[in-house]
Amino acid sequence: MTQQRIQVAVDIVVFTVQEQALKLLLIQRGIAPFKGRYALPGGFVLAKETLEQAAFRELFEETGTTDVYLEQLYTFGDPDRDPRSRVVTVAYYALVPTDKSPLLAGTDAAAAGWYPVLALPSLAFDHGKIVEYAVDRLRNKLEYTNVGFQLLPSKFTLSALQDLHEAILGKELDKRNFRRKVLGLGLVKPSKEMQATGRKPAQLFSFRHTT
Amino acid sequence: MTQQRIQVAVDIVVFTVQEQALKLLLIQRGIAPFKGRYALPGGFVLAKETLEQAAFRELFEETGTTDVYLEQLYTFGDPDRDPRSRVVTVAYYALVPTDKSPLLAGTDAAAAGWYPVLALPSLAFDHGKIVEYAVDRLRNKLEYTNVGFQLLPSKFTLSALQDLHEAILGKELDKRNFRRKVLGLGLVKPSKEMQATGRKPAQLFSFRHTT
DNA sequence: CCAAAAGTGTTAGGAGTACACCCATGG
DNA sequence: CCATGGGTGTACTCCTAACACTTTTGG
Repeated sequence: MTQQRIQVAVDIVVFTVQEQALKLLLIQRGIAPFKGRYALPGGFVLAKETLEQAAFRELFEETGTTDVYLEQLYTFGDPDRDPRSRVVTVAYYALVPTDKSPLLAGTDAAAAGWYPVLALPSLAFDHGKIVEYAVDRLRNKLEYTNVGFQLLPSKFTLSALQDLHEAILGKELDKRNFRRKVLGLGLVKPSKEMQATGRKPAQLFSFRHTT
Repeated sequence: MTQQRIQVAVDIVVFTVQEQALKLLLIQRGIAPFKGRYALPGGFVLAKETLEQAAFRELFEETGTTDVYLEQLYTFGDPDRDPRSRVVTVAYYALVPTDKSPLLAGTDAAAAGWYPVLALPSLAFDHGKIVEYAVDRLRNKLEYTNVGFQLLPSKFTLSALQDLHEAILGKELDKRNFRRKVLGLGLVKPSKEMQATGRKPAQLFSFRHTT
């Protein structure tokens, strides 16, 4: 019994934060099927690359950045998820820091953009399901790890970090409890610098690299 | 740029518990590469089945059981993980209840068997890595869900449940705290029956289905 | 009667949550 | 001087973890 041809792709849910909202990268499709609909960036895996390398490559082609956190999410392989042929896609999610979320002046610039997770257009293929899965994972991960830092510039205020958590979790957090917890975990270290953004200047912190 | 042929397989880490030890199903390979080495059950995905169906099918072919918990684990796709050709494998793990872990009188019976996780032989391909990943996941899952029940017969004593947890986590648990927690979570309901196994008879419980 | 597993409460420490006011600055 | 966001402490609850003895049965 020989195996029918199955193609292997990667799709990436690229998150960033802009204007206190969690957003992700979508590309408007220029060709059928789903012409004109929005889809996740992605593409086929090449012969000599790992799955992760394929994801990084696609990500770089779309955004120009390489400094991102990337993690495998789940593999979607229903026989009819792509109407053209059988495609199994390994989904990844990526976190790109606010100050590096590019404006995409590259190749497909016109067709690509950041869309707030809370107001997404309807997506091509099963990409809606993939996004849902990714948002869930990100929320869970945030509860018990430090992934959040991957979305901020290297120096940030605690208020910015809190805004980020609130944007991702979709709920408000108590300022004092949040600060105590973050500082108590020791994942963050204070810098001498201040940021004069609001009224009263705020202290800047940086992520303490522990590995 | 066309994509080179990539094959898609599923591999399954099938867990069970026998004699208070966590074990998994391995099959001794009859052909090269890795002839004579042990490997996880698995095989190629067919044209018209989902990934999960493929995993269930393979599992049934090896064990004859269908009454199992099955969950996707991770997808492994390094270009050289199979020396013959490029194979991307979607790994699943399965939990089969103690009283249903079959003795494998089927086709490849001679070559298949249950091996304790704590004393595994060296495995073919990257299956060692897959197993490691599966054990980690199972341990994590156990901490905050009820997967444990999937490994026990429908009626069980609390001591059996505790032994199971200890076998998976690899550490001893306090009896009183364990019982309080399990009962407090309300995931388990007492039955009227008693089991006369040890010295003093023990009360039997069953998993409370909540979905 | 003895070995072996079943069963049962209390206490102390840590984590999470709720809650309100003063401070520094720019306009 | 006032509006805006920055910054701080305390009390209560709940979960976790540590810890030892009595009960029931089979042999």
